[in-house]
Amino acid sequence: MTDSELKKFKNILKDENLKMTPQRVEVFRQVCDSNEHQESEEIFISLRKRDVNISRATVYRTMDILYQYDLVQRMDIGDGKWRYEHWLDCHQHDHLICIRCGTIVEFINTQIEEIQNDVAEKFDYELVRHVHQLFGLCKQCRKMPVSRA
Amino acid sequence: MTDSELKKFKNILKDENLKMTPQRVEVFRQVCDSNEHQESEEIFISLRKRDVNISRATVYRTMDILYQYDLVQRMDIGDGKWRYEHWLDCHQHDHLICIRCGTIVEFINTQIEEIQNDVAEKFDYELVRHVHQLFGLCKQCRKMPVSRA
DNA sequence: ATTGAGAATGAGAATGAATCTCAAATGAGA
DNA sequence: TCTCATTTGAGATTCATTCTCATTCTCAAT
Repeated sequence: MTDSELKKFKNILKDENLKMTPQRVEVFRQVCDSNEHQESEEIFISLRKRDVNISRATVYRTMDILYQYDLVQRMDIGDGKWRYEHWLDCHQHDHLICIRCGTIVEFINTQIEEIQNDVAEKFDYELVRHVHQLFGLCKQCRKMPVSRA
Repeated sequence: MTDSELKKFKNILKDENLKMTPQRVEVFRQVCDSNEHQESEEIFISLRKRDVNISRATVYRTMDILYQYDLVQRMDIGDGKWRYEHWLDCHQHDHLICIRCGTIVEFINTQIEEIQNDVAEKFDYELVRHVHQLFGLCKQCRKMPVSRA
């Protein structure tokens, strides 16, 4: 987490009359300093490991704020849990997800963006956001034998 | 539900050593005879209204079977509930969803399909399935004033 | 048609992610 | 420093889904 990132967060809190608390800063730090797509529970565990005194409820509440003010992006790959990634520079990407090992790769394709706009226009929808996820088997997992429990 | 659809279902049950029960048939009928994207609870309610004796658990269990054997498609628009649609003829479409009224429109775009394949190939993933959802405001909802609770 | 073994069902309990409640603690402007 | 609205933590609650297990049902073999 750089100073400017922290400053941005502080400014948002101030502008929205929200208080700066150690818990909020540490949650933001945890998201900024990871390039993973983390679940709330993982963020909670990581913070506890770092001896940050925080509760699950506060993690959830803070993630809501971060999402609301576009400091994080969140995704749902269909397992009922939100995954968060920081949203500081690299906007506008979609995901390629391995259905066996869970590895997530990001991709950007401007051509798809354009077609999406065309589709929305055709049906007279004002496009607000989209979800585009490709599920498959990564190279490593294709080689591996299927484990039988 | 046509006879051939029912036959297809019966054949799958037989092939998999699963039993034909009135509950399973009625769930399948409910999905076949609707063009909505129905939640399990909606399917349950509809069946009860039709005086079909069935429990939620059986609806859920049957949806799992139908999904597993490709008789239905399911989608998750991020609200924690699966929505099901029959998957009998019109394969391969994606969705355009109004974030205000929930209207779901289907679209097909072969160009996107091709690009998806290219992307998967580029990252050396074997593409298995994908989720592509466009969220926006439909024509009607754009005109409507935002309701304030 | 009857039987019996194993599969399916129903009712309600359990699960798990997320949200809510409320008393106690805390941030930040005066 | 004081004040007070905001935030926090712990645990309760919610809600979709899954699990449990006693009972019922299906269907192949008789």
